[in-house]
Amino acid sequence: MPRVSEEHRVARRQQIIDAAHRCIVENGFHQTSMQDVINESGLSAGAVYRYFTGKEELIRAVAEKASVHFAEAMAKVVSEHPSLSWDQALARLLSGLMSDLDESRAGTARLAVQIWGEAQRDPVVAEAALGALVAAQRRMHSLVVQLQDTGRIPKSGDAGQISQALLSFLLGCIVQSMLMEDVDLEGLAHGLAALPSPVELERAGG
Amino acid sequence: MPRVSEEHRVARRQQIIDAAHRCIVENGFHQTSMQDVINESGLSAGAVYRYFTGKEELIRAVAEKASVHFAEAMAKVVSEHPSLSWDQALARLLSGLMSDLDESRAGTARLAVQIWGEAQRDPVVAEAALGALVAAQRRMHSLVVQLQDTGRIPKSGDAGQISQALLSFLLGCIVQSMLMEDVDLEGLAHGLAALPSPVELERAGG
Amino acid sequence: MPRVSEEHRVARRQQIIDAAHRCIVENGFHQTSMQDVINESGLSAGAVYRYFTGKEELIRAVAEKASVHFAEAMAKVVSEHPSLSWDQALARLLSGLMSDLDESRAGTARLAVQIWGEAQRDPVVAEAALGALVAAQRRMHSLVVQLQDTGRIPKSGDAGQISQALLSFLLGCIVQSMLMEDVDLEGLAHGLAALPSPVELERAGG
Amino acid sequence: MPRVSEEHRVARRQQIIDAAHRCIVENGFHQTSMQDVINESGLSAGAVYRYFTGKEELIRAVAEKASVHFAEAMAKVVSEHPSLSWDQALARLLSGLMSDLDESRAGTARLAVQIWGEAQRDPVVAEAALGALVAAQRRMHSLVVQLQDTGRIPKSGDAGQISQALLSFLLGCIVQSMLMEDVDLEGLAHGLAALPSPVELERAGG
DNA sequence: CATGAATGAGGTTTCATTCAT
DNA sequence: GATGAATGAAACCTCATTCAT
Repeated sequence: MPRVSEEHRVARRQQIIDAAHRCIVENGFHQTSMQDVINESGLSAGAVYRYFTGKEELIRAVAEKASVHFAEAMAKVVSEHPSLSWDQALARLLSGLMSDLDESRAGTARLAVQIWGEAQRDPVVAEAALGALVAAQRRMHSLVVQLQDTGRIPKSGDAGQISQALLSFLLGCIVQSMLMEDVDLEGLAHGLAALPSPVELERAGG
Repeated sequence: MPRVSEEHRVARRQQIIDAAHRCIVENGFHQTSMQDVINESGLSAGAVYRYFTGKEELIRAVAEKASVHFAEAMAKVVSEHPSLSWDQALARLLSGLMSDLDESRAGTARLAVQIWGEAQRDPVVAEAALGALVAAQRRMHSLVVQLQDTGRIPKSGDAGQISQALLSFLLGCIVQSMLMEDVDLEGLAHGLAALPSPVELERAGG
Repeated sequence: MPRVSEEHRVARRQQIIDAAHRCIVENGFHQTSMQDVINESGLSAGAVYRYFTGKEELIRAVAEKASVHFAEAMAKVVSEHPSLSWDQALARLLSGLMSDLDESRAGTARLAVQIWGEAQRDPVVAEAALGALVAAQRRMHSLVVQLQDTGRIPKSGDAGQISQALLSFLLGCIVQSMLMEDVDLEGLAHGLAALPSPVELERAGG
Repeated sequence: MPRVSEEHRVARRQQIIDAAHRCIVENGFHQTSMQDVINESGLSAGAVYRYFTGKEELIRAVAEKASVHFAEAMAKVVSEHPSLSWDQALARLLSGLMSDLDESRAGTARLAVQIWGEAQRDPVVAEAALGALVAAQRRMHSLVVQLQDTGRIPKSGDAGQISQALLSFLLGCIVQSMLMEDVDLEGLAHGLAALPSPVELERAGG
């Protein structure tokens, strides 16, 4: 199959990344052997090594793809619903992250945790993961500012800190949804919204 | 009467678990070889296999130890400061989790992420991780109820949902502190406290 | 009438052999991959396999080419200077072998050693190498006879044995020049000429 | 089999080196797979890799052992027969090198050529090979001086050049004996001794 | 009981060769 | 004819585990 289009090459790469993605969601980075990926992809060992120099590069490609996907999903969720109220926005963020991101919310969460684990060892994966987080935070920063500007939430809070706290909460939801079956995402959103705010605390004399 | 005393046995087990802990924090579960643990522990291969049937059992022991540690640290943090205000309690939870748990906050976060990754594959590890989360949530539930009872936060919110949201936030902080250098934990706490509450939102007409 | 002419075929073959030659001088037979040869030749894999059935045939072609080259260089050296004295002839043989054979003496010596190594395994390569040696010895035999006939060296020695000894000496020079930087070829020639001869030994009472 | 003596470790190493030696003589360095060595040694893969970090180290060990062996054999040959005449010494050197060195002269020559080939790529092997040559030359230098001092050969020749020429001759004999069946070593020695010397050449008017 | 040398299945990767385009 | 992507056997090496001493 010579004289192959750039298109074909990209498709093949994606085919391998997808196969690796499936394996890794199922078994984790280091429990997935190259043979697993080779079998899952339907290609031969040689073919896989034509597109990736080794397992490390393949892991990085999967991590980067997932990170980009995460950031894009976050952007989409945040931008597509400009007029939501605060708790609607929260709920949308959560359900969007968990289900829009991937057909199966489990897959997303599982892969995310794998990537974080790998980030401890591979700086390239760490950078990809961090990039996704930073992009996500920026989006949420915009959202918070927008909500503040339109009076839907008070302007007293620091948008940077709020958006980072929000990010932590979302990441934590990912972890929880991975460890527990049937996490009540809506309940989580309500729980977050029900947290006391400074204004209230002052009023309560806290 | 057992030979070298039960005490000795437990001490040896702990010695091995500690060695494994250090290796895993450094390199992750699957990049840590049994030889690494053997070297780090200062024992022989045979000795390690006398106390653990294999790598799986050792991983489980490390995960369980860490989970218990996590739950205990959480209990301590929550119970030791019964009269704190809401934002003091938040800040205390965060700093307590991150530094009391372990000499190095990095180590704690890294091991946690490793355990979550392993939980995807090993039900025993999953149960340990889940147990720690459930225990932590219970503690926070108590805290929330206590704060509500003493009027330090409003009683309108569902304590279960609030405590779970709080847990998500804390888990997310662990993830963030692992991926970013010098996460501003206090800023995160402020950010969370600055989130709008339902009362405010109603007032704002959201 | 053949398609692109026999001439073209031969030129292509030579192009590939030359590429392989360069690779092998650089990296040896078995450290040179077909891909190396393919890249060095500027052709495609398919093209190389159109001209050679496989690596073995290519190796044989390189070995045969080099062997023929060696024999021709020897012939040229021996025949071009019919009236040299013994030590002039010796020096001419050495320098001719080492520099006329190839632009770089290192390349010649390196390839020769590779061929000898391969001759242990491949009878075709062995035959090529042996053929070159036999041809070289025949040339030297003629030289020795010629020198004896013209009285430039004594007729007492057996021309066959002398020429074979001479060949051994030359082969050894190749090996030495490969292992040592800056071998003093002239010194070697002097050394050989300074070896005692039977006549002297008798005279010395040996 | 724990608590093993140093002796045992050295023996095991030697066992592996010997197995590798046999494989390499038979098939060359790069046609010998680690599996071949493993099978030939009667050990397991893990055992071999306990004693050698990889194929390269094993190749080096074989090359070094052979080089030391070569130098020792040369020393022995030269020193054991202090009162030989020139042509007796020559014949003794040749037959000693070829048969004393190894039970099979073929093996010695074949391995030598392999080492020279490998020396082109591995500096450690090159150093071992060069070391053996330098040691050999020193021995022959002593021999030449001794022969000159006792009047068995003329003092006119430069001992350094003579010994180096002698070395070249011997190396060439190794090559020839590898490429040709039944090389007449005695004939070669006669041939060398029959080469014209300067004295004769002058007399002949060359 | 402790030791650590030995095992060998299985992991990652390479590379000579083929064949659809 | 030419191309170069694809193949897959086989190479090198690791590592969890065992067991003779």
